[in-house]
Amino acid sequence: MQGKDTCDIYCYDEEKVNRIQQLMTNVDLLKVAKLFKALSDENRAKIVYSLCEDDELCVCDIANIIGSTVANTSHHLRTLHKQGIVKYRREGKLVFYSLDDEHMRQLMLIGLEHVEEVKANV
Amino acid sequence: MQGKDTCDIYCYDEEKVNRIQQLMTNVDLLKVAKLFKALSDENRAKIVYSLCEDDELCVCDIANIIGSTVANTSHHLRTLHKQGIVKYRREGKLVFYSLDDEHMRQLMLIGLEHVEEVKANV
DNA sequence: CATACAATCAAATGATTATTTAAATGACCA
DNA sequence: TGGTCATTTAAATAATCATTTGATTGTATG
Repeated sequence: MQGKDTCDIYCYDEEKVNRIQQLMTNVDLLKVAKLFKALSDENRAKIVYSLCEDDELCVCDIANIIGSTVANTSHHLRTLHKQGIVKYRREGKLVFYSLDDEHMRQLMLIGLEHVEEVKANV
Repeated sequence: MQGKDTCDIYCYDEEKVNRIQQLMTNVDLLKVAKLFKALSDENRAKIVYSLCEDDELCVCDIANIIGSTVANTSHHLRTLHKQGIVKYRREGKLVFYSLDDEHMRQLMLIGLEHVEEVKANV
């Protein structure tokens, strides 16, 4: 029934493995990984945090906030947009970015809570 | 008061920029970025999801679930542990991993919700 | 129409990161 | 104590990603 003792490759609990693999077919963990990857850069985390504090910001304001070039900022915003994290609207020459939905504010909040707690435990 | 029109470098709203930069000094966005980076790999996302579905799993079970080598799995688990995402306990020859706290379940849940919604909008 | 400027794009470089392989721990058991 | 097995570590390679630079697009305005 189970492979807890010696088997050809390694020990493993076949039942558990199968059950979880089955559950995993229902969720898109590659997409989730990509979502987190978009948030995994300090500059992009700063952008998302900024958009938690201010509803709308134009590209050059964001560039100034994160202390980077406009080209680099635009690049990062594209990455965030591809994952549905930010949206934008054009107003004349300016392009204003904002958070796409409430999920991002929640993720950032929980993330910040977590690192505060971890820091406290050290 | 504001730099909305031509300035030496670029247009920007100095007041906004300063306000948000000030707010950013209170939070550790580098740590948050590192946290998300740990979740930004498909294999590690699979590990965290697996640990949402099963309280405890040993290394070789996890290796089988994600379909990778034990060495590689161990490497990923180390990455997750460094960010306070998973914890472990030793029982004889086996090492059992579990989620460190409830935050991770929340992050994974919100992440999954988000990618489902984004997918629906395409 | 030409100029100015915000933003984007494309190519190149430098830096990080995932994965593999092989060797090393650390714990049990005969 | 010697051997086996689960896990970890180290070093090397392969792959991915961030940033810079220079050129381009799109929009307003003189």
